[in-house]
Amino acid sequence: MDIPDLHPWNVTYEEAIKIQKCLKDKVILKKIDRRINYIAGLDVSYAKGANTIWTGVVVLDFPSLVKIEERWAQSKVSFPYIPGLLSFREIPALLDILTKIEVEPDLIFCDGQGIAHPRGLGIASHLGVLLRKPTIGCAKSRLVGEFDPVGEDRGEHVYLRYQNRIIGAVVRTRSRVKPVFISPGYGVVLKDCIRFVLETCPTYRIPEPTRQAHLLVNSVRCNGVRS
DNA sequence: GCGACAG
DNA sequence: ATCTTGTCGC
Repeated sequence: MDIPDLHPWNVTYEEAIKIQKCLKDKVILKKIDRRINYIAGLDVSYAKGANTIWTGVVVLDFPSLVKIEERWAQSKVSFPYIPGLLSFREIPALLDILTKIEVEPDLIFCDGQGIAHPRGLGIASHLGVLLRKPTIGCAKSRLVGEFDPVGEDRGEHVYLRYQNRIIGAVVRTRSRVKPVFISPGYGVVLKDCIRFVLETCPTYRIPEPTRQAHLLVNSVRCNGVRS
């Protein structure tokens, strides 16, 4: 994949926030018009106290969800985890493996928020702006926003609201299991985000692209290289 | 000052 | 995110 270098990553927290406020205006959301054949999922895994990070990407065929490619790498991180600045910790390492994939994904699932972020630029939106490619944020918990109780059946969802705006949805991907927090990253409207999440999430709580990436990075971190 | 706070 | 054992429910 072609990855333009839009800004530095070795920045102070204040500079990171400035960058987010600047890039926020570049986030465009639109209805998906062309066919989606390949969906990528990204995830990372850390060693307990060290600054070592394993990153992984899987590419699944859509809608069959058959895995057609996977890549992983090990690298070092310098930026700490700070709520609201996650992308400055994880994106540099993720860009490394994205350059290695051969099958160009039409859509990318990220582990974290899209626009459901204090400054409207969660990790999925940030990555989407950099790549100018459709991304969806699927987080396991809330960063910002308020929401009403969600129905217990799979597929039920409520909107996530923040400062009088709808920024995402709380979606029950599996009956009687804790819902996930979906928000548009880049290039996809919320309605399509919910649809793609449910269509890629037939059995488990986490959508298959992200779940497969999670299994990959945990496998290589704990058991070493797999076949 | 206090509480909240993606991964 | 990671560490960590058994346990409860579908």
